[in-house]
Amino acid sequence: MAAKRTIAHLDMDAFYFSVELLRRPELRGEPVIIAGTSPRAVVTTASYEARMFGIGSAMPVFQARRRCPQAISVPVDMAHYREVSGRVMALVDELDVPRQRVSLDEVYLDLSGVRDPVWRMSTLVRRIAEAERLDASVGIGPSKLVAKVASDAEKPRGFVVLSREEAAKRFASEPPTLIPGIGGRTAERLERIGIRTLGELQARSVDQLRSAFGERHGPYLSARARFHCDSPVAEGEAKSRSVESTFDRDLGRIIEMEEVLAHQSTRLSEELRRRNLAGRTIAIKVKLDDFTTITRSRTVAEPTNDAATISHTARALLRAYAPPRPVRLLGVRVAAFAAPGAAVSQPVRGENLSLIAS
DNA sequence: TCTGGGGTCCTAGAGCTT
DNA sequence: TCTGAAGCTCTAGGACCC
Repeated sequence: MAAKRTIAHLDMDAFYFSVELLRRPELRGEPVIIAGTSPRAVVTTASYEARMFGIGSAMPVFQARRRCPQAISVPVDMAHYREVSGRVMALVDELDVPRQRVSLDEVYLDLSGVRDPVWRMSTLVRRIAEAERLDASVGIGPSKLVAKVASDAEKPRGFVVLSREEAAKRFASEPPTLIPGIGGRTAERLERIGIRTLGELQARSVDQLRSAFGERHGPYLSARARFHCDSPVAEGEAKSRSVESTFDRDLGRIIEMEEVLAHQSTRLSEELRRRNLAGRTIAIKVKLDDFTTITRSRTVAEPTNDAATISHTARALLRAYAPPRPVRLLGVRVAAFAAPGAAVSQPVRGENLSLIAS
């Protein structure tokens, strides 16, 4: 029989904003948006006061400004947030249990077999508050899914412990989007077949969901709604690296676009070399002015992190595509990592195709 | 003023090899 | 030598997350 799992999810409360408050206490009580400075920037996070105006993450800054002209803008300072996050994670590491860092402000811990996990987590939260003057919420359950939803349930400074059955019952009246992995598109499709809550999703048979959502997605939705989840707490290795940028004004000339790709390839190459990574698949991303997004990729015979190779391939992919409209975003990605210089024995089909394409 | 950046995972179709 | 099936890889796009 499998050992009982105990998983905790630690989620820092309004992390970026709380970090900013520590160095700018005068922002307390004010509507604040933390966002980039370009004309096309979006809101990274907003204070609770700004959220009362309907401002939320990922909203275009110009729209946020329209909703709340008096909002104070604070530029994003990722380097600083990263530094503070590093200190918080060092405290997490002192627990000496398997952990999976999800982002700067979230981490899962596997406390299976650990004596008194509730006490261990409340002690951790207290230590973070004492050392960094930052609050966090915690969820504890038998899986990452239960822990994650539990940590969100009573924010800020929440501390929720639930079994799978308790979670399924407690959140039955909530919308399906409460579950990580069920987003807006899936929620729309669920609504079309009369499912508006997790309880209604739980009530549907796997077969019904399979016929509506397919062989894999149907059973996945059924299991998630019932809070079944067995994914392990483990730090995954990176699968890809990319660099992309949205322009202040759309680009129309291919030569300008190629310059951008060359510059991005250099940046990406430096990043890959720093991390000792090399990949065989090189891809570009192009977003047109009508928001159509396309990707084009080519797999080369040997893993590479060479700027010239990445740049040459990316520019060839762009020329083969020949954007039919002005371009607002360009990006380069390298994936399918392997040891640098590790040749692949078979010729690659994509390579041949690309010669035709370019 | 019209909607970021950096990722992961899944699906489906096409082509190649065995 | 031809053919079909199965399995794999690659490509492209979509959904989702923080």
